[in-house]
Amino acid sequence: MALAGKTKQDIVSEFRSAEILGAARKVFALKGFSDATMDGIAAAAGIAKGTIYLYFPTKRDIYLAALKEGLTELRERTNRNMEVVRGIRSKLLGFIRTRIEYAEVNRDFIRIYHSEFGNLTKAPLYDSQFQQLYLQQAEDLKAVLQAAVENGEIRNVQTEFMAFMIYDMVKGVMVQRLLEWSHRGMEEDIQLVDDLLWKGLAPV
Amino acid sequence: MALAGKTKQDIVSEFRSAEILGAARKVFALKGFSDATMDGIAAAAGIAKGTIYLYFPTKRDIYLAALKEGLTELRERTNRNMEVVRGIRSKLLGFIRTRIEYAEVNRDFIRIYHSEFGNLTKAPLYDSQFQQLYLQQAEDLKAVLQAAVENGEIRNVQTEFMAFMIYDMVKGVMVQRLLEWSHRGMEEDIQLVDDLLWKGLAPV
Amino acid sequence: MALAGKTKQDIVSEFRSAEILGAARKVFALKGFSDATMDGIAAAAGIAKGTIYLYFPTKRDIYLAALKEGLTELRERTNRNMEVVRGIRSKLLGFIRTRIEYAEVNRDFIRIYHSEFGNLTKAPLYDSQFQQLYLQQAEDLKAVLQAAVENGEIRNVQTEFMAFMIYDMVKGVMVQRLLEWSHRGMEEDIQLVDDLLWKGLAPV
Amino acid sequence: MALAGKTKQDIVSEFRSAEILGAARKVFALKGFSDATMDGIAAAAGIAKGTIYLYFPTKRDIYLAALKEGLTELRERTNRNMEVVRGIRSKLLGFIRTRIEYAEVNRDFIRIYHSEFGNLTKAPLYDSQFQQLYLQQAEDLKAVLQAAVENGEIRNVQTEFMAFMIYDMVKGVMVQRLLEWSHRGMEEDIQLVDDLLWKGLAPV
DNA sequence: TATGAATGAGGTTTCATTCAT
DNA sequence: TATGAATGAAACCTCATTCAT
Repeated sequence: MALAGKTKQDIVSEFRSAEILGAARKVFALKGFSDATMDGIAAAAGIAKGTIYLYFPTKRDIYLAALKEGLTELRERTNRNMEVVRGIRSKLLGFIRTRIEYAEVNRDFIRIYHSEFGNLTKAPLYDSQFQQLYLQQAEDLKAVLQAAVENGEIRNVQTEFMAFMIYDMVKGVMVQRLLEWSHRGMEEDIQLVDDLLWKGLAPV
Repeated sequence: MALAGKTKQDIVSEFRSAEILGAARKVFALKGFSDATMDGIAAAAGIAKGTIYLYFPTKRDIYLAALKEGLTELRERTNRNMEVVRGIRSKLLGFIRTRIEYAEVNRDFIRIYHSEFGNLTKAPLYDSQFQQLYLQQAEDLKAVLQAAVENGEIRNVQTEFMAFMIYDMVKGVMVQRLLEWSHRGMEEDIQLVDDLLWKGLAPV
Repeated sequence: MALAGKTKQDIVSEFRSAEILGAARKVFALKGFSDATMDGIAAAAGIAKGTIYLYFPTKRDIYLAALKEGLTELRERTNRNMEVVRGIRSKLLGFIRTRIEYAEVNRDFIRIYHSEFGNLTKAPLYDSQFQQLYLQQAEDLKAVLQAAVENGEIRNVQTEFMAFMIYDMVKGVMVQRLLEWSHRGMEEDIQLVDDLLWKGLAPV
Repeated sequence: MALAGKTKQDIVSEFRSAEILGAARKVFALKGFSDATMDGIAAAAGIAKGTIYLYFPTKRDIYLAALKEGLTELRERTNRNMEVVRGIRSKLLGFIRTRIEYAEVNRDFIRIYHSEFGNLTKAPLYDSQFQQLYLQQAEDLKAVLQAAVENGEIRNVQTEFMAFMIYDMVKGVMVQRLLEWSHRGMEEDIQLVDDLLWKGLAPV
């Protein structure tokens, strides 16, 4: 359907957009939003600076587009991988693994993503729309936990709080790995999160 | 006469520095490093722009000074509060509570702190000195955990990994509260972290 | 098509460079390096300030470019005019005339040139590259004198010293004329230098 | 007389002025007018910046005072040494030697002096008063030459022009020596000027 | 559609001068 | 008289955005 409606123009246009977004991701990941320049993005994309403005009205829009694109993909992939398995433990493992694996491959996006959402400045680049995207991920996880509480798979925890904690732990691992602070394999890191989550610290 | 060897000049000078740092903290928290302007900081401090340069050589230096000051205080306070109690559970509770309480009062600093250390851009403002300060906090916590493993207070976990996870969970709570996403009381949030940490998700 | 391998772009670009250099020369001649402003140069060139930076990276570079351009032209012209005539007296007259005539027409450049090379401050704007350009002019003249000594056209003088003296005398005339301190015609000034040079002060 | 009229205040005040002027001379010689800072001068003088303003109203005034002081001394000394000898050749030798010797000892002043009077910028720091001081030196010399023409000691030259040329040649030697471009002794340089002046280049 | 030269607002930093002590 | 902290007017330079080609 959607495909049929696309003219050749549209396809070329989408290709350009993607090209720019890819270049922008690299540059933003390297320099951060403020220190990235349109010249730098144009150079990375191999096009002229003016051309960028045919596809994105402002620098901020490129940034947001890059952010939203990755964010949407990550969220969809995460949810899909939670849906295809049964049992809360498997679902949570899906959550953890999907995200850590994604970060391994999409390092540029992850840098931007975590910089942006770690940005607690009162004037964030993302408007409330992006706060929503962020919160939704916790919401999705909360729903899964809520169901598990209801059928007794896990003890009766504050699911909203727990969703954030799991989200933050996984994020922490993603960052550690990105900065190459983790000397462990990816699989081991995944297991360690799962382990802490189910057993806590208590002995025996 | 002059207390602790400080002349009146020194005292005035320190006062000014603190004044500027306070104003800078507000502005950086509101705008982030790049969007903060020296004009803005001067206005917030109620002094002329040139005056700032009598106390700090560059904008970056103000930023780093503000960061380091808070960071040092937070770390010292955290460690002190872990040291004065016995037993790993009390120590971890000390860690959690100290930081969450600190964040409640020092909101401007916490905004800067988490923005800066969430900044995964390849060109961070802080040099490796600041990476160290960051890692040290996890190191401190790891040492406490290591001791607890050795005397059987907790099960034999990967202490380094665990230190990061606890650090990240607490950080997550700090951020939630800062953004007013948490509808719970501070004490409840503290208990929830402690609870997750010791019991995990498993039922019974 | 494109003459001498130059694209239309190149030509426009060179035109702009020349335009800026011309304006800069005026402003530097009027104000000196330090008191000249980029705003002033831009205004004189009839372009926006930012445009200048597309052609020259710093204010200093404009200055050096203006200096080097004129210097190179003056040196080449001087040497050419010494080469095309025979006999040391004609050659020296060529040296004198070329430079005094050049100064008559290129007043802005001469102001900059003599200010710069009269600048004995320990931190000159020109690096050793420019000391070289300066010394080369004396060297060129010295070589001509040396040849004349060797074939007996002039008495056996210290040619290096003499080169500097001639250079300085001519420079003195250029400056006098620039400041309109000379009430004589150009040709008369030229002859007076030639006269002093060959006869000295001695009577008879 | 003058002495008797001076209070102790006056003496202290003059002492301070001289101190500042000495420091200023060093700094101006090193950095040039624009790059010299009041802070730098104060530091070199070992006093507080504000104190300078008790003795000189502006930076420019310090510069002019330093210039005028040296200039006056140089002129007086030059004229005195021309007056105490008989015969134009001795007088000219006196002119040459006095100035070259002075330059040897007062390097800082000479740097400033020649930078300033080499400065052909339309907005010189010195007002016409300083143009006068400059021209007077040539006038003094011209008068001496004029007398020599009249009594037949030298041939009938354009004395005004000649005065400038001698002035410029000596200046050239001063500069060469200051920049350590001359590998000759001072006495030899003096003789070379005298030699050129009297014999010119002509052989025999 | 694509280009890249041109723009000019805005940012950081310097420094002569002032002024309260 | 002496101080040096405070001031604020400029200055240089950057870069997102526009626009003529």
